[in-house]
Amino acid sequence: MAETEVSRAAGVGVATVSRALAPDPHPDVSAAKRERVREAADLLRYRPSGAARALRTGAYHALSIVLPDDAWGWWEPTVRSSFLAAAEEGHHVLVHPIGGRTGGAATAVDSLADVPTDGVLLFGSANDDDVLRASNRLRLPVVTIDDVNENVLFPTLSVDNRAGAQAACEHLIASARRRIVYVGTGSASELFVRERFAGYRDALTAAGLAWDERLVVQSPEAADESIVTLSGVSQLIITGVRFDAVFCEYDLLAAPLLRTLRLAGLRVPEDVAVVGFDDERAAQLLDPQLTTMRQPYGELGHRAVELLLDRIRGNAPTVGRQLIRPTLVQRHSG
Amino acid sequence: MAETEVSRAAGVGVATVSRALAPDPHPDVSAAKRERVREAADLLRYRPSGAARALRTGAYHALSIVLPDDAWGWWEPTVRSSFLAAAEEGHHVLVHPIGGRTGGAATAVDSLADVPTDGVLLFGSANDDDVLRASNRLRLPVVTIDDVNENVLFPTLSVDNRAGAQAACEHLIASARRRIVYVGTGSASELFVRERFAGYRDALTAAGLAWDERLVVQSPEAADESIVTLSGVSQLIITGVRFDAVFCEYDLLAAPLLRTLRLAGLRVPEDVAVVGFDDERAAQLLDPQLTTMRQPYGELGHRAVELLLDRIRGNAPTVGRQLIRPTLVQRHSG
DNA sequence: GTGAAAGCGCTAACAT
DNA sequence: ATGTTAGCGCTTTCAC
Repeated sequence: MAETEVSRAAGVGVATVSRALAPDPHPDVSAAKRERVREAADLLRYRPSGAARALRTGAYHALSIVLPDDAWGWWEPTVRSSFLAAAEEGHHVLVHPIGGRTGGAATAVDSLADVPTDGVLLFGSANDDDVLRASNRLRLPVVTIDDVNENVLFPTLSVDNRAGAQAACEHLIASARRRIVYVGTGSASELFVRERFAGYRDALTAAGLAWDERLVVQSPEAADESIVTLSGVSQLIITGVRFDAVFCEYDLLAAPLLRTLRLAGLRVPEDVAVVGFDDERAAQLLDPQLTTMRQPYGELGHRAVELLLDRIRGNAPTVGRQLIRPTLVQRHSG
Repeated sequence: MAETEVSRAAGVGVATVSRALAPDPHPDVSAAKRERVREAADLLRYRPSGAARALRTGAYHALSIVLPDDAWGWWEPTVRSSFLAAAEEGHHVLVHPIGGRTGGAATAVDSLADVPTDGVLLFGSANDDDVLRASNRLRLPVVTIDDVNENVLFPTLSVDNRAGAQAACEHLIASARRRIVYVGTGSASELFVRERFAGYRDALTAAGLAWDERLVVQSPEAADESIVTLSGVSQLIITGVRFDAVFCEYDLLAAPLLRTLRLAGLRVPEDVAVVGFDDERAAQLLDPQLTTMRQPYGELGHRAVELLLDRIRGNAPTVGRQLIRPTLVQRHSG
């Protein structure tokens, strides 16, 4: 059902149909005619051609989200809020998993050449030269959400991991904990890891607590989610190093950590308070339910879309990082 | 950079450019010319217009996925495998969260009127008259993934919940468990709930185990994920009803269940074996890691896309349900 | 306030 | 094997 047929049925010109049915309806159409057109369109079950529209106007009103392969881990809700934000602005959203392509994100962006899209929201890869090249080649603006890479080549949104970690530890300190263990994977190549560790130190320093190297437990093996316990923590307990709290680099570490503490007969939070970071869905399934820093998922998605639309509208690309603070969610572990 | 300019730069006609650069390149182009065209296109950073292409061919080569609103969906991996399957078939994927629209899925489908898409993959709502109407109105084929509604109006994919539940319980029986508790939410309006319960009974019957009504524990309050323990199970223990295994209607129930058992001093799996259903990501974060029936996420997504493409290509719409069997994943809870 | 007509960039039919 | 041309369905001047 093309516009022509609606115009014929309504007894008006095609231009009037177009004006009456435009996304933001044209003011120069009399209410009467608009009504006539709408009726005819309904009757004919007219469906405007997005293709013709896009061809004519040069804008797809569509955004692309490029996801790494493990993507809908913690940021699923961020993707969701992007959808909502985009919809509010009248844009569709296409989702493209990188999907094991050799070349990673850059290849994925490259393959957007024949995708009807106006811009790209990329998770991670904020420092990827090849993505920048692809972006320039296709004249496709890119915005990233990334807290892994230090140097960024695009407008980038990140969680304020340092402030978040500090807040988490300060919460522990406020409930009279003095010997706080830091549990991490030791993968210092990732920015968020360094930042969270820095936040931990910030909190201890600010509170004037003594620094004890032994309280820093790095468990590279915990990168495997299916791990059962954290040997580093068992070690600590066996060696008799005293501690009354643990800050987990991220929520998923809390699962093996809690098993380890339980095995050792330590009660949470009575003997040891535990705080995580992320507020993944899993956080409240753990036993006890995990107190944690919640990622600002919703805000991340919303602001990313706004940033991207800004760029699409031709505004200056402010390359650089914008930080958003996470918030404490208190549950039962500390 | 339109095709014309590439044709000019390469010194060939537009048709040749079109043929050389088509998604599935036309055979009738000499290798030499194709190379010339490609080079010119690269140089000019030519990007084909998806709009013009779609306008001309009448196909968007795009599918839409309509998602319910729950923040953390169990279907996440299914959506991912749909992306991959669609990409393999040269289709883009648009994602549309229902997003609190009044009217739910039907309104969401309705609003696809001006979305450049060829078909819809809908999670849930397989029995929704209004969706059917919208689908007809827009002449947009719909395929659903749904195991909540009994009557389906579209080609529908479902997990074989009954066979799955039976397999789960048979696994328990095979390890010499004889008194198996069924823990559910009692929301019998949902098909998968009835089916899983039926599968439980099937298994008991097949094994010739006595039926004990007291072993069926319905905990409506567990619909709230943040619940800590299951009072129905505590009750059972207090009352002195003996049992040596629990089948959970779905994985998330295992979190409060395991807390309840632990509180009562029961060891898992020594005293009580526990098996869940879904194999959500959370399953292996529980303590002990949960043995469960894994939803066939990948197959669900792949087959749904194939089904949809089939319909788009004009093949007969086989309204009705297709079942896919889940598989047992043995971990440490039973 | 409304209509007539041009043209967005591509592909397919036809001609060579 | 390649060039020429018409036209997909819309929006946007430009008339009136």
